This record gives sequence, C-alpha cells and structure tokens, in this order.
Amino acid sequence: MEKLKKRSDCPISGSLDIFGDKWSLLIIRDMMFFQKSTYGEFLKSAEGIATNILASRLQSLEEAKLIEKLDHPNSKAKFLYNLTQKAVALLPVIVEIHLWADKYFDNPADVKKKIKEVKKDKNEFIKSLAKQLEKQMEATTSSNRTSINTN
Amino acid sequence: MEKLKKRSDCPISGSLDIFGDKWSLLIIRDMMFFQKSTYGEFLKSAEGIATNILASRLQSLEEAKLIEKLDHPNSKAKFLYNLTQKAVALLPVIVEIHLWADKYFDNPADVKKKIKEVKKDKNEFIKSLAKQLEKQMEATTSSNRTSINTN
DNA sequence: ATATTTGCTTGCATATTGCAAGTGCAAATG
DNA sequence: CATTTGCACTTGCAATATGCAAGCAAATAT
Repeated sequence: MEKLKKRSDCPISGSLDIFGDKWSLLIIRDMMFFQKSTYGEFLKSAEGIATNILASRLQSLEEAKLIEKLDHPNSKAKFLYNLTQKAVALLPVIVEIHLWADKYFDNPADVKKKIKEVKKDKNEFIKSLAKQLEKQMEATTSSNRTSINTN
Repeated sequence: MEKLKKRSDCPISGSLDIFGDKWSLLIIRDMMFFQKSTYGEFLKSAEGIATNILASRLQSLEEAKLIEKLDHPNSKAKFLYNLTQKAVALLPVIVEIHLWADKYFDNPADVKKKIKEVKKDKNEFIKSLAKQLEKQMEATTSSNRTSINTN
C-alpha cells in the first residue's frame, strides 16, 4: 500500500522515512517497555491511536522489518506482533530520547524513577533490556509465522 | 498557528509531539552538521522541503525553543536561525540514529567514514561537536534577537 | 532606476489522519 | 447449537497536513 521511498541517501532521512511519524515509535515503545503485543493492546495506549492508523503503521513497520506478525499461540482470533532485532537495535535511540525528555519535560514520577535507573549505567540498561527482549523473541518466533505480504 | 499539545505524559510521546515528523530533525541535522542557518540554505537540502512546510517547521521549532530566529549580522534581507542548547542536547539522539542506520542501511562512503569516527569514541564526538555548536551559538546570540511571536 | 535575492505567504490539488461505523471470523455464553 | 461478545481489522467520510507553483514586500545588487 505505502511505498518505502527514500528521500535521500542521508541516514537520518532514511530513518525518518521509516519511523519519522507520530505513532511508529510509540508502538515500539509499547512493545519494548509494556510488553504489548496485540492490536487490541496497542489500541489502548494513552495517546489513543485511531484503528485505521494503527493498522497502517503495523503494516509499514512490518514492511520495514521492525516487527513480525505471528499467529497468537493462545488464540486464533488474535495475532502476535513481535519486535525484530532491527527494532531492538533502536533501543539506544529511544533511551536517548528519554534522557533528553528528562532534561526538558516534567515527567511523571514513575518515568523519572526509570530514567534515574538508566542514568546509573546506560549501557548496562540497554544491554540487559535488549537481552530480555531477544529472549521474548525467541520464545515466540519458533511458532507459526504469518504470511509475509508480497504485493 | 499550530498548537503544542501533548498527547500524553509519556516522554517519548512528548518528544514526538515536538520533532516526530519527517522534516524537523532534518533541519536540525542541517544546522548541526552542515552549518546551515538561513531559510534559503534549508530549502536547498537534498530531500527538497516545500517552502510553506519549511516556514511552518521553523516556526514550530522556534515555539518549541529548539531554534532561535535572529537578525542576520551581514544582511537585513536574511534571518539567522540558531540552535539552542535544547537542540544541541538532541545530539546523542541523532548520533544513535546514525549508528542504527549504519547497521541497517547502505550509506554513502563519506557518511560511513563519519560514523566510523563516531564509533571510535562516541562520547568524545558528541562532547566536542556540542562544544563547537555552543561556540557558534555564543558568537551569534549576542546580536539582535528577533521578536518572539506571542499570539 | 531596475533586476535579483531573500524569506516568506497564498491558493489549490493531493495525501495523510482521525473518527465512527461496519465486517468477518473465533471463542465464549446460554 | 444459536447468539452474543471479542478481536483484528476495513470502509467511508470529514478534517488536517503536505506538496507544488505562483506571488509578494523588503533588501541588496547591477
């Protein structure tokens, strides 16, 4: 449906072509930090994404290979969206956004607490969360993979 | 014109409300890495931003206090756009995006070279570029400040 | 004086987003 | 086993944002 066209060969520009919008990184956030993995869970996020936008973002994230769509192990009515390595590799970016936001926004107490933890040892935080996410990936990736659209 | 409304109290969401679009970070990039500082220079970027979009982004970046609009020291026909500390503080985010892009894109040789340099000592790279940018700020910030719109 | 540069603004076509209301299949309920 | 509910979307349409081309006023160059 949507084409993945690069506007230039600049790495920032190319990255923004993939996740430079108001929603994509929030879906990634939900998967990384809140263990969300289904359409319904993403819909419930505080920001209130519209259903059609969510569907379109999930599709483009899948096309960009940041997420994988799998059959849900416990229900045929659901699908399970999983992060890929490529998305997990975005963790440093997301952490740095947090640190920036920490400097310039008034964040809620629980967020501040988490950021404080990050600041203690950034690399360690990233490494250990990445490891954890990869463990989750392995646990589910072994199951059925949904058709990868090729239109 | 555009309102700076937060969709939620999440730091990622709040950040995306400011620079979560296809153009804002590219303008910052041009200022950080290519010493661009005027409307005309931003217009010439490889990605080809439309004039009205550029005007609107410059305005919203100014409202978000990521840039400052100053009178140009050498010409009354021009304005000089300057990064603020708040924008310079985004350097780690932009560097991490580069590192991510380095892993997953085919980047041009000159970009690869720069990234290699970054990888040698990330913190040092950020620190020294930040210092350099702050020096530029000081050099120009002392001049006339243009009216801050308050509508 | 006249032409050109600069930083926009304005109109209008097109694309993206947002909202509300479906739709089809799976699973739970009676 | 018929009906309702849950889930993952799709569809239609209005609102907003983007993109393109042209225009415009002030400043500078010729």
